[in-house]
Amino acid sequence: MTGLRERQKADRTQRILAAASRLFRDKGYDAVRIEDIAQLADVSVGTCYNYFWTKGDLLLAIVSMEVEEVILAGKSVVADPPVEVALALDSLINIYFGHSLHYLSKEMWRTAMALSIGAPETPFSSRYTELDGLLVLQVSDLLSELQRRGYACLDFDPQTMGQVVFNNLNQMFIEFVKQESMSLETLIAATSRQNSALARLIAQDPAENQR
Amino acid sequence: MTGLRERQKADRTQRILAAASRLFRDKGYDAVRIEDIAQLADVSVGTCYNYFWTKGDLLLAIVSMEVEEVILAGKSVVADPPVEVALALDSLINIYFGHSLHYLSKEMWRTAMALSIGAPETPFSSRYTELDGLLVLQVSDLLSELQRRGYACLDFDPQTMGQVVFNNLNQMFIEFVKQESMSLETLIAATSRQNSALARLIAQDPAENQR
DNA sequence: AAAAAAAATTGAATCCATTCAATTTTAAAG
DNA sequence: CTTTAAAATTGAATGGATTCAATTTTTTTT
Repeated sequence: MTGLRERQKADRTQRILAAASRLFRDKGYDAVRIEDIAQLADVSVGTCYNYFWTKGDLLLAIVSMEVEEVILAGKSVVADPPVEVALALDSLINIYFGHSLHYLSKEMWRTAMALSIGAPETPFSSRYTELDGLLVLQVSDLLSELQRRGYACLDFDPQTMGQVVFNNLNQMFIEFVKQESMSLETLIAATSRQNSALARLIAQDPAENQR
Repeated sequence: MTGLRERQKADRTQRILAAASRLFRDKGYDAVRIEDIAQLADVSVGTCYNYFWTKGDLLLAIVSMEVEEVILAGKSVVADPPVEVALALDSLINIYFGHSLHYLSKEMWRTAMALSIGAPETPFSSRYTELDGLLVLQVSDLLSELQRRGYACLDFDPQTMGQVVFNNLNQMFIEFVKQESMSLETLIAATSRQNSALARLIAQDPAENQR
């Protein structure tokens, strides 16, 4: 069934991804040369380019896998959110930001986000953008769910507000990775404050819940 | 007073900026080589690097000038804002986005924003980030002014909400420059819708104005 | 299983941003 | 107006991402 060629292709992709992942994290994206990745993955430089359009796209492939996991983790919050709007958003924050530096360095995030803007047409840049879209949907779903349960007022369109909330989270995260000295705690605290401000405006007046 | 050296320095800076500006816009940032800029500016490659850290920083210098103008233009809106919160935010949108493509191409914006994230420590990257900070302040000032005049409720902190609004605008602008096919009208319409949603939540109930 | 076709691999060559040691220009000192 | 010191300019050299024509491997055909 799965021919030799197909198997080798999968193998090589994995080896290249693993090598790049390790090296980017250990030595830093800029300091790693394609030649280093090729050597560690036991392929030639040319082969790396057969599998990934550019060095940057290779990074984006790695980062995208991380974002996929985050989206998966976020589903549990949407499925069963805290009652308070502010708490619900905080839960999402914690999932989105909480593990951001486990496998990726700030430099990797910076570079990946920069590439997704500066070179948006590569395969994994598109993928990254697509994942951002899914994150917007997830936030929207959460807001929608909060409305459905009567925890949030019905005065707003969850899609629109979901995008606003996500755009804010994303921009805050960008500022976080831009400043090497900024701690995760500071990021989470600042974002939580902003979400609380929004939450106050869209939270359901408890009295309204009586009807 | 102004020594020869000082005058030449200013001259050369201007020539380099003018040459780069023209070439980036005409041929596209990526297609322009430092050698081309040096030739048109009538200096050597090395001199370009004496004035600007990198090709990217040269671009950021150009883009920063544009942002400075936008901030200046924004002051008039803050000084005398429309009565409706939504309209006030729309005015700001129009100023911020309206002329964005007059002197700069989408590619230039994309590259500049990418650089400000990916290489945040260069002189003009810092400058660009600083200008973003001023834009946040400007939006905050507008909200504050709207509160002062009783057009907006007092239930929110203008600083916090100003940052949220700006972060959203910025992220929307990023999406705009990422998609070569997206029109300015589409961007403005989408952003206006989001601002309206926020405006509805923070607008002063007219009845409250009676006291 | 040999031959032909298709797909992948390879590493040397190319292209450009960036660097740097040598040279030239300007300012300061005598 | 020399001499000396400081600042700037210069373009050839460096380094690394990317490309590409030649070669090798795998698959398909006969």
